Amino acid sequence: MKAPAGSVPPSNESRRHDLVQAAFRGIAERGFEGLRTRDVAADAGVNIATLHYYFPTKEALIRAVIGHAMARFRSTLSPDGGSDDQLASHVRAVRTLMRRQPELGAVMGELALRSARDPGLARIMRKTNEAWHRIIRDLLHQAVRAGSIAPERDSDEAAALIMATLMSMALPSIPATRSDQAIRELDHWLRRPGPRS
Amino acid sequence: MKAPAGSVPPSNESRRHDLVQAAFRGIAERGFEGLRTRDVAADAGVNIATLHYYFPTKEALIRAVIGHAMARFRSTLSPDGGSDDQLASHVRAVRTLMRRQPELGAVMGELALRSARDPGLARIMRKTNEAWHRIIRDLLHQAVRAGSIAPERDSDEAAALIMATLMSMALPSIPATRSDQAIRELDHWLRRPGPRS
Amino acid sequence: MKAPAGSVPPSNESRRHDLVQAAFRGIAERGFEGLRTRDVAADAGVNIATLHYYFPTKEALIRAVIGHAMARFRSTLSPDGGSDDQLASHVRAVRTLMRRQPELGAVMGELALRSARDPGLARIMRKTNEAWHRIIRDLLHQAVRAGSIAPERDSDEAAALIMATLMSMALPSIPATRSDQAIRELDHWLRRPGPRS
Amino acid sequence: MKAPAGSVPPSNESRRHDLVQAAFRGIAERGFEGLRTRDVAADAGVNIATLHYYFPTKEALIRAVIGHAMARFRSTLSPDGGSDDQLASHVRAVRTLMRRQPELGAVMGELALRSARDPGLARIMRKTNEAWHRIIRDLLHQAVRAGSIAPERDSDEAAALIMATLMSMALPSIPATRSDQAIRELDHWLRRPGPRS
DNA sequence: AATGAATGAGGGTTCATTCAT
DNA sequence: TATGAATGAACCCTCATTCAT
Repeated sequence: MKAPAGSVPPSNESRRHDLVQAAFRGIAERGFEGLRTRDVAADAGVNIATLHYYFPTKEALIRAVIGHAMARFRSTLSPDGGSDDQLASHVRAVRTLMRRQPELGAVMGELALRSARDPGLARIMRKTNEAWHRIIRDLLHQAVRAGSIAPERDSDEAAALIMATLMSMALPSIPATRSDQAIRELDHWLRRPGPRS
Repeated sequence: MKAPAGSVPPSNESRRHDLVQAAFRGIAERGFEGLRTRDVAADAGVNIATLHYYFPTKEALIRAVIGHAMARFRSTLSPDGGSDDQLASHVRAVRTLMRRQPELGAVMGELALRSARDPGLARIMRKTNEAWHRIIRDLLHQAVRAGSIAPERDSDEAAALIMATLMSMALPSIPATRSDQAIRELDHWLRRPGPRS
Repeated sequence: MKAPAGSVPPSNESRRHDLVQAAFRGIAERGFEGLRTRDVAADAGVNIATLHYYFPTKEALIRAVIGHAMARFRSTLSPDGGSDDQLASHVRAVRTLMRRQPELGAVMGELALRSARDPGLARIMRKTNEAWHRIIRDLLHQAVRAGSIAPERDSDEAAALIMATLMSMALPSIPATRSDQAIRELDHWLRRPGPRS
Repeated sequence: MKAPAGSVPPSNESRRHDLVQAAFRGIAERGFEGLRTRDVAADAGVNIATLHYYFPTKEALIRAVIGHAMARFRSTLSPDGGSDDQLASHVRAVRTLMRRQPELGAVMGELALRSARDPGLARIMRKTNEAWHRIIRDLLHQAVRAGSIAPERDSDEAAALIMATLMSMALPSIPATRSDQAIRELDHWLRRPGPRS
């Protein structure tokens, strides 16, 4: 039951996770611009050389943070089943997530910006976004079938609007109050039985 | 006949502008993370010491870029008057601006993120956003009065939704196609005479 | 039944040798400049900590390599007796050794250079060189007695010339062809019965 | 009369030369193994950043040192004309050079070793060596024509022997006394009118 | 006898900034 | 106004070495 040797060096998964967590916080607080490996190591309570023992390069650490952030984010996307109106509950879940973990929002914003200059990251974000888009569209269809919202609109366009609104929460320049208002408006439109009913 | 900002000597205003422009491009292309004063100076065709002659510090240069970007951005916000449906035309104008000047979108995204760590910038963004919000809300009212959209909703909430959608265009992780879909959906909702009419 | 060097515990002699061998190869390929204990350990198939178990310090490992290299080198110097013209056969033997084990030549070059900054190594090299010098001088005398070369010259000077020529083969900047030419010339001079005979 | 701008940045040739000189000394004293840019900068009396102002990378500095060393070395090679026995005087000149500038010898040794791992340097050394070889061979021919040495031997082989002897002086493990003996022997052989006369 | 994990002390390089001209 | 030259402070990364197991 020995750990597999080779090109994936060390184990001690907890220390590894501490470092990723520290880097995550660093990015949330100071952005990629202000991310310093020494700070990360210090924040995780280890020597800078130890950081490089787990992550050969800063880039490798950042990749791990990206994986961590995306996982944390995706876990919210999956509709938790059950309710008759999963769409509304999904939107509320995202809002709650962003409210309760402002760091995650900040990091997602940083990742979004960085994806413009990082093809690998761009690919990841594209895939995640498309998956998210599909989920929302499916939830829309389901809500239409359940009769909780009006059937009239192109579901891709509606899904795009919902996603744009939700993602805008990753921009810290938009005050929480405004985000809530936007979501409330969205919610209202989605809820009503339909314009021409 | 513009007054020179701060205590900086009068100096050549055009050279100043070249530098701001170069820094603006730099931020658009490589983000704050990748902004190097030397690159800016080289891009403007001057020595690095010359840059510091005009802008004593990198921060000062960034302030100037912020001013430049905000001015460039605000000039789009002011409704160009006339038409019966200024709201729709405003939305379209913003989309067109972002499409035609992707640099401006990228920089606005960078500024939005940076505002989380830069109180001065946060204040500027807040003010601009509130002004923009008011403009949109007024356009909504006007559209209601003109009968082109339904009167039923809280105008602050509707304005917040519109702004969220528009601002989401500053996130490069959202493909242009999706942004267009979102805006089309928005447009559709805004255009129709009203849900229950 | 070799006694362990220094205060180091007895330990596995073969593992020890593997490490020395790996370090030897490392020096031959990348010089002292490029010698990394981690590479040595990896090359010997052991953990870096294991290397330090056998050799408390990098210096200690290097000492062992020096011993290894010198032993390997010296074993060629001892004239294999018999022949009437041992000097010529000795020269040929050295040339063959350098040709067949280019690593040994490279390491000897590295050691020669290092001896300028390493008094301990300098002493070793000096002793080896002097022993070698004596051997060659004796072979010269013997050849004179045997009548195979002319008696006329100062044997120390002739020995110095032979050694200089042989040692120059440790310099990789001299192409093998040139070394062969030099040795052929040497051989020729040594062989002939004497200038004025 | 402006200095040419572009990719060959700064001028101040004297500061540049100081740095090369300091690096040269560093290599002579501690070898490539012990060459530290910080030491070089300190030795030249400038900040480490200043060193990188003149040489973007350590490699670039080393290239410059190589150029410097080769130039200094080559200047000795060119026969100074005149005398009837230029060959002997050339050999003496090289010996004198090495004696008076032991640093140059040490650096040449370092370069010779390094050339095994540095193709660019290898090319330089090969060319220099071949040029030197040709010079010596020509001096041999000339000496034969002048009747000062015997005509009998293959001039390439004789030249190779002379060069090997001279280059062996770059190995610090050979004591000066031995080098002198070798050269004296060489000199003696070269001087005599010819073996069979 | 052996190793995974950790570290202190640098090592080369970069960057905003300054200064003399 | 403008610049070549210079610098202090960091930054990422490496390496020999150590320690607990």
